[in-house]
Amino acid sequence: MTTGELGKNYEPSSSEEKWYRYWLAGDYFHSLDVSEKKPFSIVIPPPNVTGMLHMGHALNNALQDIVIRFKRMQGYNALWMPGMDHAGIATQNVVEQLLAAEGLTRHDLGREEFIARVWQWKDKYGGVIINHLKRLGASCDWARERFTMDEGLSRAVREVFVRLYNDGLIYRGDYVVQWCPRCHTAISDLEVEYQEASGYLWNIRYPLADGTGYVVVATTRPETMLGDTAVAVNPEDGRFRGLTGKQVVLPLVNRIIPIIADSYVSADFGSGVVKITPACDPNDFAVASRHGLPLVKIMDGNGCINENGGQYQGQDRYVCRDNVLKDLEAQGYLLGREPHLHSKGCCYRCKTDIEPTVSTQWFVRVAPLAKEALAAVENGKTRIIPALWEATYFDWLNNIRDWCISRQIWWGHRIPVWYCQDCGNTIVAATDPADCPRCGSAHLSQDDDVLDTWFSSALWPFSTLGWPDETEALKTFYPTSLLVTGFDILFFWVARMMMMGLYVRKEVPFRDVYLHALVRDENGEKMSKSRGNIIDPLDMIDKFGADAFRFTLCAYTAQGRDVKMSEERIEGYKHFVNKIWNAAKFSLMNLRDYPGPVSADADLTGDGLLLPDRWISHRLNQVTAEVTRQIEEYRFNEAAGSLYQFIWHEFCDWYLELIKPTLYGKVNPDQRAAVQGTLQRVLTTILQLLHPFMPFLTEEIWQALDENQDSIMMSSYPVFDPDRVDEDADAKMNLIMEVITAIRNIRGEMEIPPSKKLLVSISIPDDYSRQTISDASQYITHLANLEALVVGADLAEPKGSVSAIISAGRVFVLMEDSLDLGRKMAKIEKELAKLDRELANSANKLANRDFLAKADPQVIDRERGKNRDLVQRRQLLAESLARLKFMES
RNA sequence: AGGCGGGUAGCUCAGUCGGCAGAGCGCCACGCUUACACCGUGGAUGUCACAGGUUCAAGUCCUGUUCCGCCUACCA
Repeated sequence: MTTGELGKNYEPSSSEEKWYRYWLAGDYFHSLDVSEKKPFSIVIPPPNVTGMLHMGHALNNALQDIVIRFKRMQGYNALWMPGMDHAGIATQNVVEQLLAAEGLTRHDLGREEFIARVWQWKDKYGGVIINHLKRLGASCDWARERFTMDEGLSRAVREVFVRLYNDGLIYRGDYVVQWCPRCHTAISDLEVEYQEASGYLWNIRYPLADGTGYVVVATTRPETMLGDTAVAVNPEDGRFRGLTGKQVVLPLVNRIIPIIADSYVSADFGSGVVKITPACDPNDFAVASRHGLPLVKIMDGNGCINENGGQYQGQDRYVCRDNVLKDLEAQGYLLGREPHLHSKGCCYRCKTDIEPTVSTQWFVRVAPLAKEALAAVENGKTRIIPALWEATYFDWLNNIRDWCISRQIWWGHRIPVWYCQDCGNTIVAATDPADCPRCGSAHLSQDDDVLDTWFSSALWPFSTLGWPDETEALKTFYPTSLLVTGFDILFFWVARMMMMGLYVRKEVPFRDVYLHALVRDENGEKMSKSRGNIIDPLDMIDKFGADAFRFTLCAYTAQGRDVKMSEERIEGYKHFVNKIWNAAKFSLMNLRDYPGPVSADADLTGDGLLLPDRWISHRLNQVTAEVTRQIEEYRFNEAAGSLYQFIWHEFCDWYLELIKPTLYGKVNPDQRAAVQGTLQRVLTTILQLLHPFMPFLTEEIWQALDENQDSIMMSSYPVFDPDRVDEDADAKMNLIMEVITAIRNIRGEMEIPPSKKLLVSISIPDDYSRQTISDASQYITHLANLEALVVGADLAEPKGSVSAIISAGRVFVLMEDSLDLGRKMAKIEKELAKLDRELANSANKLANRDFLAKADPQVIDRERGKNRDLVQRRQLLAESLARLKFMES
């Protein structure tokens, strides 16, 4: 029984707040560790604790919420695991900036005090993004919320580290790594962003030590010459035959260094002679180890020249470059420069130029892990959607390099390694050791470094479920069902979760990975602070409501395509929200006195129903199947499109208009209750279909339909029912809609005002079609606004009428006022010309022997039918034209 | 350098099996018809980037060209 009433306009803000609180109070988002229901699980890509909701988050989480609400309604024990990432460098930067405002550095506080300050900051300001997610409607299982620095997750991190170490998959050593002089830490190769930069290639003369001449070295980074320990040529390069084995004097430094031959050098670039600076370049480092060259480190952690740089000590790298160039020029070593485009590495956090530097770091040996991760996708244990990303995934894992996991910062998981101060023993342990197992000394010091934030993120799918304990949740929800994330973190996160999941659990972390695109501005530009083109999701929610906003994101998310977002588009879908609201309001007004179905299955039997009811039920059933399939295939934009098309154009434009006379009791008051039954059921089903996309609006209307009901979330997602397929009703309604459209078309073309009632006759030779139209005369009269309708098998075209051709026959509209003959004739002539083109085309096909011999018989039949239809249409049109011409003369 | 994606109506884009080229927005005309003007009805609009090929038939498959975007790797 319907009790509610809807206000004039939907008020998103009050509705959203009300229902979100209602859902939380009712614990509707909670999933069970143990349940008879089938499990379905998603782990959230944990946003940074420092984060604010941006468009990327909004899209990402809207999609997850759609899937999880859908699955929950389908009866799954659906878990959406929420949480946040401690975001090592990002968070440390934030707190350091606050300290800087007080004139302090982290070193003033000391490690312990500093970490305490970070926790304080986290408790006070961190995690506002969780509230933002709630504004969006995210139905996460908040009781399970985790943080990567939680005690439990930290235990998981240590445990995995120790296992990897014991399996020989973690090692420590001196290598050239990507160093950020501002963040003061090493970062991984992935964390370097490359930008095109224009610079110079400088040619420098290096004199031979025996005084017999010189070689010319080309470099983009002249300042690093202070650390040169050789120069190299390609062994095949004829120009330098005989030079290999000789020595050169390093200008400014006066160090004697050898000329070596290595195939790494390409003869056709620059001068063909390369300076080798092992401490500053990974390639040079490799050359140096092949040739047993010494290594001279010339840079300190700040990107300044150290004591090995002699007179340049203490200078910033770029200051030093200028000075080195000046000195080279003054001493006659600089031969010139040419403009040179190269890509420059920057820190992805702070955009400072990266300084590749040799240092002692921890690495994960990833090749064996990558092999498993590769195989799991190859054999389909995990699906990547859209599949085109598989190639990228394979390519990266096939060429993967070891992962530098140590960071020289304080905020993060400290590496669980201790060094014995007395015997030098290295202890790797999951729990803090009390003393050295070798010598018993209690003088242990823990490694100063922390782990890359992505190390803990890589464990997220199982660490959040309680691992290393074998919890019920872990058993129930791992492997998770689906991961939804942006393609930009495919390597950072997805690939690493695959590796760690397979290593630790011997099972993939998720079955499906859906990679969505980037949200850009309306011009397709990346949103960024510097461009000033950021659209704040919270502003959009305030302005248009969370539902309209979510639906917009969803509607524009075609697989593999970026989303171009603009306020205008969201506003467009706000109109859709308004349309639904009004359709619901109208329905409720007309359902208030609905006595309920006469019998339990009354609304299931087609027999007692009017044609529009049968048709809308049929269409609703089809759309249910469509939308279900589209969500299951992650075709979110298509699901949104199907719902939009059905609700607006079929339910509102046709069905609601068709039933008005019946509802108003103008035709047959007895049929009102039957129509009410269908209306109620269709509206209810629409709300359920729509709920995952528009959770707030649908709950608001749902509760208004019956305020004693439980949340719409607790109802079952609609299911396609083969018994409801009603092709007969569909065919009949199509015929009727064609007639109505034809009459409206004439009205429009002839500029007859909508209020003018028309006299119409329809001639249909075929019995079935004629009967259909004749039975539907009340609908046609109403929707086309007719005075009178005559239906016959072979009616002649009345004088002074305008005709339209429909598939089943002809429609005549009597013109009472003087007919604009010229306008009508021009229209017919234009139509005839078009028809002739189509006819010629079709006749050609049917005259083509090859077509008749080779085409699918069904296609030939269709072509023949089309041809017959065209011939008939053409004839009728020609007749009409002749008649008009006669009238004119 | 290699890889991937894209080029379809004025704009933003769908188009899954090769078989009549579509939607939304915008635009034009008419209309405040008792859910909705955040609306209704009707209408106009195409060299499917270019060239070639396969096919009875190509927006769709193949080859090449071109422009745009992205990713990966970097030769100093």
